[in-house]
Amino acid sequence: MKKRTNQATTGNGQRISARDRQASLIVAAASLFAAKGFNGTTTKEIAKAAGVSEALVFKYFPTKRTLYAAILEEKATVNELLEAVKAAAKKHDDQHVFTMIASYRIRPGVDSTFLRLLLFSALEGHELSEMFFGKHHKVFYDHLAAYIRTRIEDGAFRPVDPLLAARAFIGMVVHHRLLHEIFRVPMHQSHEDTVATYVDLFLTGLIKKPASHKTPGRRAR
Amino acid sequence: MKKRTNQATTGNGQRISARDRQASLIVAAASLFAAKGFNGTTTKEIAKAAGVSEALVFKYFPTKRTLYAAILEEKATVNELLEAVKAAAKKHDDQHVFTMIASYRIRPGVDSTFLRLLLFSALEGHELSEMFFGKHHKVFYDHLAAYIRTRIEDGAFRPVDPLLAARAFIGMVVHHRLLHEIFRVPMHQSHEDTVATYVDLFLTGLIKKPASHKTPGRRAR
DNA sequence: TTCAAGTGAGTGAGCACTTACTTACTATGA
DNA sequence: TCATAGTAAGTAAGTGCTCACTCACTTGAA
Repeated sequence: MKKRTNQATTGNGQRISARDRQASLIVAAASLFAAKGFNGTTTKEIAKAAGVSEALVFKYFPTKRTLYAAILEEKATVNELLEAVKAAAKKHDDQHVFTMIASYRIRPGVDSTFLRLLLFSALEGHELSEMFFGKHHKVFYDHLAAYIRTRIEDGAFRPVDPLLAARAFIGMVVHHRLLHEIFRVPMHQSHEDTVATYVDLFLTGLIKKPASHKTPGRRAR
Repeated sequence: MKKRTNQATTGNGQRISARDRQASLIVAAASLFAAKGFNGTTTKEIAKAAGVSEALVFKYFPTKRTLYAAILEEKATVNELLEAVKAAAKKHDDQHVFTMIASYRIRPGVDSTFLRLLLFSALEGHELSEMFFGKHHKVFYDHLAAYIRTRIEDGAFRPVDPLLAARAFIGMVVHHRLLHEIFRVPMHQSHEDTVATYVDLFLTGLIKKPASHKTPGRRAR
């Protein structure tokens, strides 16, 4: 008496193209992997979140790892910011360059899954983790370091290791996101104030310069 | 004919006190949890690493989570640095205070498992994660912020949000450890040089102050 | 009629955890 | 000085369940 009913029973299990189905699986799986990590996520959950049977997941991705790899590959593309930074860098507008990078990096929630995936993949030691991180490293760290280098050559910045300086600045803002999004530390300042403070601190330092005209480069101690 | 041989067969499975066994289980499990996360580690592995049977693990810790919680609880004690920082803070030696914190935070490998446990527990959303992070937050961030506040009141530092400034500095050095230990980014500078650069950048800023006596507080536009 | 899209019902392996047992140490009374 | 009972430390061999993954099948559109 019982008849196989197939997807007719499940309202959302429409027949769609392989390409679209693959994309929807990636979307559903990405947020689960970001929330609970690779080991903490089951293929059953993924299938349920995507509104399909578990068997279909394996039709498109032969293993769970393949699906995970596809997500990392897809998420590892950041171009939006690059052009904007380049444009600002041409004008040698330090405040603007650093503020832009900090804003992009601090703004919470925008792609919270991204940060979590990045950390999870590195911690869990996934093989594609290096590629995943490497692409972002290139965009953010290397370009900022290049900018700092030219400004040092201009004589506008002090002669420091450009890559280390870039890491220091990105460290401030990445760490801020980490505190907020991963460790759930409540933040009392507005997003704009935080960015402004970090940029200001990084560019001009913490030590108060004497208001008078003597020994402008003095250090504490 | 076959006789139950018990731990006499396994050379390392000596009979030791409950207290010591509990401690050795915590040590063995901590490095496994740090390496592969809670979900990635099996109780069988833990037992093997500790040189005991799987059943014994459950004699001391009723569940896998209990064992994990015991590890977080035990690792959440950091006092060594606190007194040293307080002493240096009394002398108002800025370089020294910041260098000490940076050295402690950057030095790689010393307690690499700790950083990984901290991240894993936060990412995987373990309930004790907040307590775990909270204790360190108090030691590092709050004390550094308090120091910065007094130095601002002294007139030595510029008037910035002390907690935000503390986060900015710790962000630099934590991020550096993250890059090195989690993302395996090769570092070309020595540990001392890196610390010195970060402290210098944070205290005096990136922008070159004019060597002459005019407009000492100038900023790049 | 063909074929890709889709599924229910498995399957063996591995998981956290339990049970029923053995062994070694130690305190005590004769 | 011992036999021995009590007990804590320890284990082999499960148990039921969930996991990633498979198989045999159905459905709907061109």
